[in-house]
Amino acid sequence: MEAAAVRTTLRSGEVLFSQGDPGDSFYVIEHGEIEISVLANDGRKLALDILRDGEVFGEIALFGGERTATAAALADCVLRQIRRADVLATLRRKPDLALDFIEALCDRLRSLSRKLEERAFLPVPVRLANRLLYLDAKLGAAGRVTVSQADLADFVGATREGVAKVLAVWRSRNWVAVSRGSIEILERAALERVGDAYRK
Amino acid sequence: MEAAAVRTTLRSGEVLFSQGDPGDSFYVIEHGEIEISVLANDGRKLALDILRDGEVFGEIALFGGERTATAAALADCVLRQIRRADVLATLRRKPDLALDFIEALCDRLRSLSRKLEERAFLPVPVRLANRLLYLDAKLGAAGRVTVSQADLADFVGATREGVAKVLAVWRSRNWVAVSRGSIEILERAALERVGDAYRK
DNA sequence: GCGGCTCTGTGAACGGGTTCACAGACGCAT
DNA sequence: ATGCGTCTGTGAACCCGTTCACAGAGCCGC
Repeated sequence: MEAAAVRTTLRSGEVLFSQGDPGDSFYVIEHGEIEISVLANDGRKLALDILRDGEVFGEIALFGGERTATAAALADCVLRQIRRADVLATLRRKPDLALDFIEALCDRLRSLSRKLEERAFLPVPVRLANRLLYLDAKLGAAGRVTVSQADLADFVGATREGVAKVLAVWRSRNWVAVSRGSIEILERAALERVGDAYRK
Repeated sequence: MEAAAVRTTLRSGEVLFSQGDPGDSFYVIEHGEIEISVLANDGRKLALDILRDGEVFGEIALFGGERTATAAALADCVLRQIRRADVLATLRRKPDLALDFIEALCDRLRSLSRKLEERAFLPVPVRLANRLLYLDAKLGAAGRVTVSQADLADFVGATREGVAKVLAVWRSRNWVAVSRGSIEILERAALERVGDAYRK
């Protein structure tokens, strides 16, 4: 689709761009895993999403602005980078593509809006339940979410200890099984109930 | 620009659309004042923005989705409503317009992202300082922000009492003057310092 | 000018969640 | 097997902000 794409690679742990950078291109993940997050200046982190093969990111800064988030590789990655000028030219030529692009932006808006809402209104256990289910569906390893509690905490917007305590309760009810580096969902329905608790 | 716009009016207090509604059009404010907010099912409210003459809203739901927020009139309004089909047709015909549209969406994304970040990392006084300065600049009545403390609290994401207590401190330092229904900014620099406190 | 409204001010109690401080537990490298 | 680093578990202290409960204060209509 885009012949102008440049292939770039990234080692696990490397930061592709940081919040505040100028940024004039967006990326398609050919293979790998990228974490999108925002950082407080004291080092706290809020993870927004984890993206995998086939997903795109970095579009927000395309139209004259700074990067609003930080993108880092969770695993070795092969990316295709597409520069602003190429994107603009293509969108101008292909209105249908522009509409797709708009739709993608609207999806982003929706998910961000939902995150803000959850953050504003829902307590930690509810957010944790939602995020666990989301990660399970997305990283799809059938009921097993492979992520450390520390990373999970960043994703939920809480502390590692706080997450551990909620998981301790759930474990005691046999809703989840916890092991080093991963969490297994045993009672999906129970977590869904918790996640829905506040959503009427 | 858009001959397909339909003029509609709205009385102060009326709700134009609610979060979750299907929604297939967006709006331009010809005259009036609209508040965009998200609601928790227990009635709590987080106000996202207050829009005035010339501003547009409601674009997110244009591409097959529910409204992500609620729009209510803070004053009598005259709006122009533009339906999905007309928007799509126009964007398809005028690529440059599509690019403008994309840019507008990116701006929204930026401001939402900033809100999430503030909410996640910054304490109430900092958010209050930022919001006061924002409202002052936007509703531009030269140093006087005309809004009740209850509404301000919704906007900051805090309680009425919490806001009152912070204002009490600022008043004692002569940074602001508080009166029924409005707040006057006396020491803008001091508030800017508070607002920047955590932004490095 | 007198009820009745809404808006503001403030203190006390409470609580969700964090911070702090360790104590295991697991896994990899040598 | 021995260590060492990272991940997990948990209790205690603490704190920001909310909730609760009132007490003024400004404003409007009658």
